[in-house]
Amino acid sequence: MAPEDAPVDATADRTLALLWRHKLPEPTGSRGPKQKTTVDAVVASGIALADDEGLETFSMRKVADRLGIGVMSVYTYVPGREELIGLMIDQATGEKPHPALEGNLPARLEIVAHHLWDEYGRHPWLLQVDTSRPWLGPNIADRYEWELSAVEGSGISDIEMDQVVTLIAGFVASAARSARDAKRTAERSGLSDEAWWAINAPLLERVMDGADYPISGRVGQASGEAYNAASNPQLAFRFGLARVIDGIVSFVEASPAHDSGDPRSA
Amino acid sequence: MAPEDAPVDATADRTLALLWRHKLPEPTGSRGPKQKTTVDAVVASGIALADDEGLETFSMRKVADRLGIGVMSVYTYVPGREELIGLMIDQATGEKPHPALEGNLPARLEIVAHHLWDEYGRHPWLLQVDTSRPWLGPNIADRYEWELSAVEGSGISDIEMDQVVTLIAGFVASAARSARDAKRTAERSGLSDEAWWAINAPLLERVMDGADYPISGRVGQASGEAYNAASNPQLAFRFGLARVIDGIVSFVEASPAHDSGDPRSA
DNA sequence: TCCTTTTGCGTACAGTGTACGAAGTTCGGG
DNA sequence: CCCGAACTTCGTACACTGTACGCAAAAGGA
Repeated sequence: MAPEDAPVDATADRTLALLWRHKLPEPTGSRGPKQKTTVDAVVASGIALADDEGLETFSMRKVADRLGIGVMSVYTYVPGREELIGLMIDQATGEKPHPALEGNLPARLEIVAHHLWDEYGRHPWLLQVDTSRPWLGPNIADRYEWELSAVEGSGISDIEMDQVVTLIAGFVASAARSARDAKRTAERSGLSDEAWWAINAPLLERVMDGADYPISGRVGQASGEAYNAASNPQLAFRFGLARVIDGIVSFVEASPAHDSGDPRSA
Repeated sequence: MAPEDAPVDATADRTLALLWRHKLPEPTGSRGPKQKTTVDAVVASGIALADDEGLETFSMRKVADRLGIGVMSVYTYVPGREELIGLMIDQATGEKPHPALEGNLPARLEIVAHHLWDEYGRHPWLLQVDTSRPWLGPNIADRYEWELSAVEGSGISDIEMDQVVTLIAGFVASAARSARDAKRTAERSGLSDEAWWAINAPLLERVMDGADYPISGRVGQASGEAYNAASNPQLAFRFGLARVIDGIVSFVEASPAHDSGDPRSA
């Protein structure tokens, strides 16, 4: 009954409109001076910055500098930092088209996982966002639909489909995080894992004195010899993915509605 | 040959010494005034703060305030913010003793996973740290040894043991992240998922106009009806864990050195 | 007692996100 | 044609961050 009754969260509405901006009629109430740039350019600039530096040093001022505009001008395109990152996520998600999902269930899940893995490789900052839940933009929506289509018709329930997709996506994020961390540790310190260990070994050996860590000691040594590093993220990804897909496939096959082999239902 | 030849990274050495402080002889070159508090108190204060507020608003000044000391005094106990968080991680990791690992392999992996899950529940900020690799402290080392002991003797190689443990830990972190995000979304906006959807539905429906998302639409509706929310993190955890453990167990059973059932080797 | 070491901490600086308001630009309506 | 309304741009300002620096006070060893 109030004159304006449901602006529950104005910036949420505005952000949603920005996310879907390409499918929405332009507001075109343009009265003032022409805008120097566009929302797309701001988002692209943000992505470029995050690609270069990561999110910990990501700042609105740097985004503005890259565009050659003042800091506060950015706020005429985008409500704030958090929302900009939300737009960047959706944009990055839509960067590469989703590959066709062919073959049986494990093959399809492999395709999904590798697509996500590659995406994290291109945009490692996606792993740094600490957001409650990403904004529901068009590319996020397409992504979810695509992921679900990989398990569609396999005979499991809708809820189980969601859980399978969540499991795969979570696994890939986790593996990609390890990969990024390993890379960054090496780059930041300028030291290989081996060199780092050699330097800190005196103190650590004094303190861990041998007998207390029989298994870790053995396993750590094996890893070191096999990889010349503490871990091999690429292999860990492949290993983990194989196990996860295995677990999913045997669940699907044990499912009551499972119709003998073909991943597509009638 | 230089007077001081290997202070490759002085604060790294200092941090390592701080991590292992309880197993190291005290430096005791104490000449100045008595310290007002202790490293343990600083770390505990940091953990309390992070438990209360999370890491995004975590600040050295707040830690100092909780201790009733000046900001810069914190720096006489701890080299800096990042290192303090490293100490907090190790401390939190050692908070609860590791439960005994009994039963067969899947049972043991369940125990490990639930222990980690509970820990993330007590200290959600552990999921927010964006560190290259956690500092190798005593409790982190114990944790790794304990995790490995869950798969020790199952007949797989040392490297595979490491990969299995990495897989489990990564999965739990990923599931816990979903749980934390869901909780925070609900708390922050004060809206249930249902209410949020109801409010934003007009715009979203206008833009997603029905036919484009056949599977997501169906699945989303099923989730909504089953959970009254977009997802159920607890169930997703259980479902995913079952699949992951399944995949691991079948791998172990297919392993050439697998000796019929008993998870412990001679 | 005096000197050296160490703690505590006030101040300062470079950085952050963003609220506010002034100035300039464009268009619609009269 | 012209003027006011609407809009963009962006300088300034504020509250906040981590932490470098230096000074004062405290304590132990000589």
